[in-house]
Amino acid sequence: MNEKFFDLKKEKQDRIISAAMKHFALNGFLHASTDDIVKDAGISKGLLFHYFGSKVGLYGFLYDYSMRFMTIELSSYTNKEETDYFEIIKQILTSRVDAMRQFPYVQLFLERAEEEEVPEAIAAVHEKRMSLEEQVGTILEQADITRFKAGADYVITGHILDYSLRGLMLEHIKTGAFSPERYGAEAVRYIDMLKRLSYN
Amino acid sequence: MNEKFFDLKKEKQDRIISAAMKHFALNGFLHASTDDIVKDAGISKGLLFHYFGSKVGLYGFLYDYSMRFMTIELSSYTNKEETDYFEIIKQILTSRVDAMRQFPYVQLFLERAEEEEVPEAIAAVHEKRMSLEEQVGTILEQADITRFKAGADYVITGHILDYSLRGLMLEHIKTGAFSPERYGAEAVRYIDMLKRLSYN
DNA sequence: TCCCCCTTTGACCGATTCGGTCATTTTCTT
DNA sequence: AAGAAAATGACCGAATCGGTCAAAGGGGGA
Repeated sequence: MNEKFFDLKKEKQDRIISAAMKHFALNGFLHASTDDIVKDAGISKGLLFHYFGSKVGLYGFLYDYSMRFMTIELSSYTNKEETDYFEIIKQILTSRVDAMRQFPYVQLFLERAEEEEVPEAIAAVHEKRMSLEEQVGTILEQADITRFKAGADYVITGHILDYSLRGLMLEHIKTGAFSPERYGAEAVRYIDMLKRLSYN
Repeated sequence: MNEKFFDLKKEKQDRIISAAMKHFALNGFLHASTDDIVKDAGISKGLLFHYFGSKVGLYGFLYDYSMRFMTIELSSYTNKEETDYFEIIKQILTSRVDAMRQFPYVQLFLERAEEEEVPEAIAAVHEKRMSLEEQVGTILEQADITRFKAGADYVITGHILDYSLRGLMLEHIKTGAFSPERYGAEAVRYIDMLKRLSYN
């Protein structure tokens, strides 16, 4: 890529990054069209290719950028001393909500990238694939599982939380004018209820 | 459409329906390609258009067919006397699992159809849109909500169930060789756990 | 004011893919 | 054997794709 991209006004950089994330997240590498991306970003097609060389180049840059971004967000909102499973989940959620305030589609983009099947897209990424999920996993190891009551399987509970928070996010995104804060607030209510039910 | 479609061997009908459902469910109306559908169904392109006239025609037929199919499945597995919320959820699940044994992508296809934004696709469907969700809603009204303990919000619980069962289904589908039965069995474990936690 | 250079544009390219057609072949029925 | 129905797949024009490039725009130094 062309490093001069970073000399652009921050606002323009973000517009381009956001638009690209959105289309890759929603349609996958293959069906995301560069025409749509530049239209959304409000720039010309030539400019996009001037800075990123190719569609694969753009995709690789985005993945790397998102990875670094989310890693920082995650480490700045999680507390290594917290041992309550649900409070850790809330910290992770908070870091994601904060990230989405700048790039609404980061989370979705990264999830989609992990399922990508197009060889070129995989190749553009495979070097930097030190998954965020590992990081999340490490944090969750700190959790004190013994607080779960008998009859509350913490593995199932974890899956339910994953699916529910993801489904809720998609629902909020689908209903135009996505507000990360509103999503976060509702998500916390879900987490708190499950916490209440899972402990003695 | 051409009514002679129903004179085809049942197995061929199902192959065509399944393939079409799959691609519409996975890619939406616009990005589902008739070339891919006929390749999957193992028929020629001419035949598809011979029976359904156009892509929209095929889509409309599929929606109507799926709607009728699921309506029957639903009414044959739900018991009007059941008042336990979670048991009703299990009956609905059972009807869906049974449906997926014949058409693995019915459920996904119908969900996707409700979110469709392409005008032609909406038009091909809008007459028959007496949503299944209403039917499900009616059945759930029978549920005895008072059994939920304080602190267990039955509305949130309903959403959590929706998101979790859907997420679990997608997970099973993504992991090739989808088995409706295995999905159903795991889903029941989720439901049972939430039932245990939600009642006194 | 003029010039230079970097940014930015969008018309354009060849390739591919799309929904849909139709002359032709294969299969079935009698 | 013959006629009808089922089935094929090469083909069509249109649209869309990723990517190029000559030219326009614009800001700053002399």
